[in-house]
Amino acid sequence: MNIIQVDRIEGSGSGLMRDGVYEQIRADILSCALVPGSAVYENELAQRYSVSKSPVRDALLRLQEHGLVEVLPRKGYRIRPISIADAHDLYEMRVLLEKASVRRACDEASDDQLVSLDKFREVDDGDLAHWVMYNRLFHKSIAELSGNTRMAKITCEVIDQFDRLTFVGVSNTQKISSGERYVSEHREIIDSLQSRDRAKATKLIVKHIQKSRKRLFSVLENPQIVD
Amino acid sequence: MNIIQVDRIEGSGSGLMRDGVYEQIRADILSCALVPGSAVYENELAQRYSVSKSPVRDALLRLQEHGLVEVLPRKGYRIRPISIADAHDLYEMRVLLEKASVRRACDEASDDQLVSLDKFREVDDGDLAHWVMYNRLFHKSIAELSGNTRMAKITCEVIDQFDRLTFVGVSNTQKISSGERYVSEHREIIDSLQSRDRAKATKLIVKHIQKSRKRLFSVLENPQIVD
DNA sequence: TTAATAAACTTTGTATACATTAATGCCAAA
DNA sequence: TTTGGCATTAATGTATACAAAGTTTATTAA
Repeated sequence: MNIIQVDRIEGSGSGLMRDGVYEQIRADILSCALVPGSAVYENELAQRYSVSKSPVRDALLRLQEHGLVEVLPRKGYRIRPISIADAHDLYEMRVLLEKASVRRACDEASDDQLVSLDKFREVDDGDLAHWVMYNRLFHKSIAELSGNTRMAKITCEVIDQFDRLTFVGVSNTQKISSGERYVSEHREIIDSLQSRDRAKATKLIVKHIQKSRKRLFSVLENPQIVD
Repeated sequence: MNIIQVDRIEGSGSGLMRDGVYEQIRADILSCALVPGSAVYENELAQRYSVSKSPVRDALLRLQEHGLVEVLPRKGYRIRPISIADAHDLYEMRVLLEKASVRRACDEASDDQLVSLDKFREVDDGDLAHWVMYNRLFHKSIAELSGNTRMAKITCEVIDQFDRLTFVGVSNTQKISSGERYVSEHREIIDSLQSRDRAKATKLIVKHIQKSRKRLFSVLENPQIVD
């Protein structure tokens, strides 16, 4: 890995370096800036973020718990690779969890909470990162509307890990081009949630996820597509 | 907290102290030996396990990621308390995840795997710890038969955190006494799984979990019951 | 007596030193 | 040429030292 000296991490929200380092490494893994399967070393990362090895170690150990990093005792660390099998598993979990979240949101969320989804009806044109962020936030918001803390947390984690899949599988132009279609699906989901039509909302979210699944796998099975 | 010097931790499976410490603290949290809401300090735990603070820190940071420990920066650590709301959330997640696991196990598990459940048809009489272990293992085995790695992992984590609820809510004698009834329910679930009767198996597992839910909450709402 | 301030104490956060272990390469012997 | 073993190198694992921050206690002034 090339050692890239980035801006010195100043401690994120908590004022602790280790949290800043953790967030940064995590973001780099999810965006595949740290490529799946690659080896990383404490020293490298410590230099890259201009800190000692302690906060880096702390971050790597924590990331291990989320399955984003593998610790190879006394050898080093590896960014956890993702397989096709992983992708299938993840999609199944997404359907399961988001379906349950939508159902609960229909039944339990307050009117105000449902109205707050309106901000996802439109998305400014922007770069890829912007769109990915918008999409992630929309799905996470629904998870949080479920009102079940644990469900929200687990669902958000699955959603985050998901972006990694998108990055490995799909080229940028493809993602951008299909953005508008997805927003219109989001609008339909918001409509059905706000009218508390549970059956329709769950049907739509499942269809929405299945569609993105089909698209991803059609790309994964056609590996000739690269940037 | 009293400092209890236990046997020196020798590094668990991996040969690393921090993994031994991690497992030990985790077990102590799940069994409520470290009581929910109580404060713990690096020094105490380091003495207790006869190691320096480093492996203790590593363990606590990792446990934080699973929501078992709260880190209060520069103040200390707190064993995460569990509320009634938590209990409700956890039960809902259990139903969702175990139901999905059973469904998948019916469809995807091999005959050999389903036969391997036979070992849960009986349980030796024994102490409480023995029975809790048996019960946990049964439910985890089903989760693993789902064949979805991520589903299995998340389900197992929910099941583990669950035992903490049992320990706070229910007195020992109660648990022991109702053990045999639960084993017979397990047998019914095994029967339906082995005959790949998906509808019946999912119905039974849901009923099984709901029943234990009712029992727990009836106890939680009658706080006069103590050892 | 009360409130404000300072000082002592406790606790973690970060950095670093050293021990331990795994991998590598080199050299010699079969 | 190949193989075995020793030495070297490189990496983490553990322990410890010190800094930073928060809490409590004591003291002093109003």
